[in-house]
Amino acid sequence: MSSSLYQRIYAAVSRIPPGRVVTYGQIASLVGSPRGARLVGWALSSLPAGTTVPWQRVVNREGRITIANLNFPPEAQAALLQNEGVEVQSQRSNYSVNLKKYLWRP
DNA sequence: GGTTTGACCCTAA
DNA sequence: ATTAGGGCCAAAC
Repeated sequence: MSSSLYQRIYAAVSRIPPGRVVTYGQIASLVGSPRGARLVGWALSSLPAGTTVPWQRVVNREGRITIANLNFPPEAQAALLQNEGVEVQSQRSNYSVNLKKYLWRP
């Protein structure tokens, strides 16, 4: 049973239902690394284009979109979420989701 | 191989 | 409320 942490992260993210979001920290806890939130971001950043993993459903603890992929700007992630029925508030170049409403707890 | 760097989070001051 | 620092694991240098 030596699936890498990456694989477990991808599996955990894949479990998020459409129209819901989860924080990086939650994913880290789910895969058994409660303080490894940064690693989750790392794993998602190395996803191939066109992956089936719904990475757009992962936001930070404040519900904010913190993406650092130039090919995929925050507004693109926001659009994906809005497609699933998630309201995304945009104040200036800052996108955020209401966690009280959309946070998914396994 | 050691060091640095992240799509972050927690705790303490 | 805001700031500072440590921690997590893997990749890149």
